[in-house]
Amino acid sequence: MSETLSASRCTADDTARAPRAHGTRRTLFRHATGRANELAWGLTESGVPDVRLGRRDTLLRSGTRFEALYVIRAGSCKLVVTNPDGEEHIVAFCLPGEVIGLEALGSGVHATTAYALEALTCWRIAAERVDMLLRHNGAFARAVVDVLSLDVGRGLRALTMLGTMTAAQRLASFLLDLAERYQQLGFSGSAFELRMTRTEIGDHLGLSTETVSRTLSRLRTDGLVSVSGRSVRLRDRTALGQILLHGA
Amino acid sequence: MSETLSASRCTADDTARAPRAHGTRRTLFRHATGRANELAWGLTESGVPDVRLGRRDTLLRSGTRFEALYVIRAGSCKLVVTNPDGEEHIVAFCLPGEVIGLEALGSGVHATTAYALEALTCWRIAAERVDMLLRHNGAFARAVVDVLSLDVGRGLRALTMLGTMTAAQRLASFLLDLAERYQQLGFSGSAFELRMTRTEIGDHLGLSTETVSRTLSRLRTDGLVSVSGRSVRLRDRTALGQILLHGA
DNA sequence: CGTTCTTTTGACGATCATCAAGTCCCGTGG
DNA sequence: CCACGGGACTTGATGATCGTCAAAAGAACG
Repeated sequence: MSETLSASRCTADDTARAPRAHGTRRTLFRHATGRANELAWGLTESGVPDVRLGRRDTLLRSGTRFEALYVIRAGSCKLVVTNPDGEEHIVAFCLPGEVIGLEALGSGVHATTAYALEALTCWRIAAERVDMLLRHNGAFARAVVDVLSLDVGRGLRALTMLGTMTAAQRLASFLLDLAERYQQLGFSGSAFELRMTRTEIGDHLGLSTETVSRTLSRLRTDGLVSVSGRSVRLRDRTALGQILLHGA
Repeated sequence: MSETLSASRCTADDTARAPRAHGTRRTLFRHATGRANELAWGLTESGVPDVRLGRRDTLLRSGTRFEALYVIRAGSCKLVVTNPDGEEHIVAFCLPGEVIGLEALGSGVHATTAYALEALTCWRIAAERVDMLLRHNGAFARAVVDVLSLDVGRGLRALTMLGTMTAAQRLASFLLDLAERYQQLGFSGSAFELRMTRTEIGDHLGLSTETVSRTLSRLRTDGLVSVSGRSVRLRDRTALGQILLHGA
């Protein structure tokens, strides 16, 4: 695998590598996703990959009954919560290997809508199968509990910082998180394509489109990153980490 | 149960009533807690209530190995995440009936430190017992998964709003959430004692102490609440809901 | 090749953090 | 019982950050 990463190459690669569980990290927003490795279980027996979607297609819709879990094989998607006013907020971007739909296990109803950001391939684990495995397979149940528990922990860290972080901190957090996730997938952690627009990043981080753009420009003139459209190269990850910890 | 609620009465009452599961709510910060009713299971057999703490005592410490889950019988506590700089952020306030420590199931290490805000009594479910129940008791596993899943869903809604809410919205959210939780416990939802300082509220909501104070004053002069020290009375919950949805 | 979406940059104003000063509340010890 | 001290709370003034409005350049797509 080459060190540089073009959008097409990443998208074309359809194997979700089993990522290792990771320790405490200081970045945001891995929410409601979770990793597939512990769940490989439910998949090995289920056989064929299932769902194929195109850009802007809907994988599942908030408010609908829980019918299946999905594990991303290739592509990426965004998880959106719509509030009563109709405003949309992006609560997570999901990459290959991540599990979608776990948040619906408790209520039986999906809390988020998942839109494909590009061509998307997913495994599907039907609800009945999830139920059955949870009841009769202690190891599977434990795996699900672990994934959920890790998600809650990540959410705690996210909440910790969201109220108080500056725009630069949020972007540093966002970029470092993406870098680490790509790296765990076997791609370069220092150069990658963003799959989402500036507006979507802003929706995710609680910033306006303009602030996202301005802050990225500032990081670029400061020499911390190279940005050209959706292509990003992290030039000084240590400095980004410093921004994350100690502010702009 | 009288409609008014003094601090002493609430504290003295040592029965965690089984609260019903609730539907979608628009308020923040029920994170990493979860409700006891589904877990009554692990308790009925375990017998005696266990831990008793005083104000400022530590129930469990972030970074330590997971040794037990705790369910609050009486009193309240705060969950704190400490970042590498030593800054503390309060990620949740927990009331009777809520479960503490679930976020450590996955990693085996606690992500938060729990400090008692007042006299605190908890049930304790030892880790081995949790393990055993998860493995051999499908209903228990399912209950844990449900509680965690609901927590993740709440976390998603919290993340949705945290980045974009104004000070007034955050406080409205905070007060309405507390009101609903007290009501579910059988206390008044319109008049209650705050158990935490203004500074702690600010730490929780991502606001400065001064802004918390100023915003409460503004809500008071607008006739939405009565505030006198730690005593709060919500005079117009509908208007508070409007602030939460549509801003100041 | 034009239309539309995305991105960038500038100017201005609102919100909120910070600094500062003063008041209230509560526990402690005289 | 009262005086003292320290923390909690309130209120004001000022400045920084970031959202909004606006305009224009660039990229994608039919």
